[in-house]
Amino acid sequence: MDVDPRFLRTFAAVARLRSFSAAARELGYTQSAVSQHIAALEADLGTALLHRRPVAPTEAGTRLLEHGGAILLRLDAARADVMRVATGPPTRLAVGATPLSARVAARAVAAARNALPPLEASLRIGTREAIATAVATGELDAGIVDGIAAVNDPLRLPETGLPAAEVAEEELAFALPPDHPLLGRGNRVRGARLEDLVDARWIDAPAVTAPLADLAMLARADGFRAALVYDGQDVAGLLALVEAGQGLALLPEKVVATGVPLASPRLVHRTELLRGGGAAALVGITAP
Amino acid sequence: MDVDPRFLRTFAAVARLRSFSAAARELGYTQSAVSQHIAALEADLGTALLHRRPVAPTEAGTRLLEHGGAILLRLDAARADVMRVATGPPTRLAVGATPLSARVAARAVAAARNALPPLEASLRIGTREAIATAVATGELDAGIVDGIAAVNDPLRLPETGLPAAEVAEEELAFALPPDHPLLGRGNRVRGARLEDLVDARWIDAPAVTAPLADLAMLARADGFRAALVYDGQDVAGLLALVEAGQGLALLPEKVVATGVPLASPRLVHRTELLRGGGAAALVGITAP
DNA sequence: GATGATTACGGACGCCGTAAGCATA
DNA sequence: TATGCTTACGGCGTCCGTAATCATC
Repeated sequence: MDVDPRFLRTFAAVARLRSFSAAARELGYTQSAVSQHIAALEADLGTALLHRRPVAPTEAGTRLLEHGGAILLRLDAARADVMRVATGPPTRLAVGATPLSARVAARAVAAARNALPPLEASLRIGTREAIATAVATGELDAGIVDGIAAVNDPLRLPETGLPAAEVAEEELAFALPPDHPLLGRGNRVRGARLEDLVDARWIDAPAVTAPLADLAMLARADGFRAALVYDGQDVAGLLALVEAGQGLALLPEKVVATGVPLASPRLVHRTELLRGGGAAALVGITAP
Repeated sequence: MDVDPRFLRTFAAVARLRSFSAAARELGYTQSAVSQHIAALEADLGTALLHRRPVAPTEAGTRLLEHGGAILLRLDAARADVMRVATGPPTRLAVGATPLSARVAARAVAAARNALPPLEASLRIGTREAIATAVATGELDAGIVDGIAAVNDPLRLPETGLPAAEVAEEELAFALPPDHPLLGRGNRVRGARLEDLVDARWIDAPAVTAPLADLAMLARADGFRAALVYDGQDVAGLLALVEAGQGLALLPEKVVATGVPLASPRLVHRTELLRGGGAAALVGITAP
């Protein structure tokens, strides 16, 4: 009567790989088993979930995928959460961080090692979503993530039931090439409004900072389009692109060399700590 | 290998009813089956989830319950969501609303019936959580809920993946008894700050407006304590209590007869529409 | 001793793999 | 024709109920 999570996993894999046989290989099933999983799901729900040849989700399938992802993530988070209270404090400290939070994270890891010497520590850099997911599933013990949000608003992260604590909120600024008109004398101090720059040449750097689509959400304005997508994970590369006149980006004021502050709306660069559990994760990781 | 959702349901029922046998009766299982469900879960996770005699969740069990509730809700939401796109527009229009949104909802239902005459319509009043849950599971087609939030912030609702649209944001005011000191001449216009009233005699009316605990969260202040809890669902009763000098409450300015506006922080009374799907739910339900 | 959770055991159903069938590029 | 999804079928594991056992009030 209830949808089996294993079927959901199979369905997700098939939809992602767009192939029954590839999903079977990945999951260690036979092609036949995968076919039966999908058939069972479709029979249970009374609707086709996938088009075949080529394999693609139907409208109903798309809906199920959205829910399914959240469900599977939360299922893993539940297991990890329960295991943590069961197994007691770990001997390892695996921390994740987004590029702009790497500094804070590194300092926190160092502090933790000083406090509890015999720790096998590691630091991993990744996107907000990847870090949050890994902390939820217990792959990491703690994570420090950042993004853009309204003042005092929490970051929008995948729902995992994890407690998130504010570490810092910092002013934002537009990183601009040195010859940008906005940098002309008068405007220097006053700052620019986000609405005025909707049609500017944006650099979308989803792995470094908030994806452009998120900005559009926060600004309640459509039309943000990326002139260039930067796939790197380092701020330096992004700033180099800006300096080379390839476009502009919205970043924490502290890392911006030449640019103007964000005047409105009141958005900030927010950093949050995701606590995975165990006492070790709590040590030494506080506001910078 | 994966936690079976049925086991999760059983576990939730046992924890709620604090009894294996009662849960068995409710779910249509035998006592034995329930025992085996719990045993399977505990074996899978490698930890005790329940204390027996008396039956109560362990620390690990408590964690599982939190996740489990979210998972089961989302599972039901997934089924309902898929079914909706499969079955096409319904002939029924079941709307839910919180007490303070009843007026808006009633008008919306009336408008919808005028637009699409042959509709079997219904309107149900309940708490935010109950309405949101019912919309997610397809029990209701749409819901109108309200609560207190920071400006432009969405309401905190159970995670269901439902789209929520803002219907209105209104000013808040403290409802006060006519002889309250704050109403003395001078203060009338200026309004009062939430921090100044932390120690006041609050009436907690969780079924009518936001629970006091939510207010504490939003104000980032502890210490709000209820002098009296009002369990009714109607605003009139709550206002009568205020007028009788039993305490104060924070309500939308429009329904407050005697009181002072909320000056700070910038909180508003927010109303949101939860769209359950089907075209019918979309008709006639817009901003008032 | 009664109520209520656990354990033992048998039957039934469901899931997976092998293998044959079938559709589409 | 080849690749890849579906269907048929048999074995095995899992889940549930009956019934006996054990523990606690």
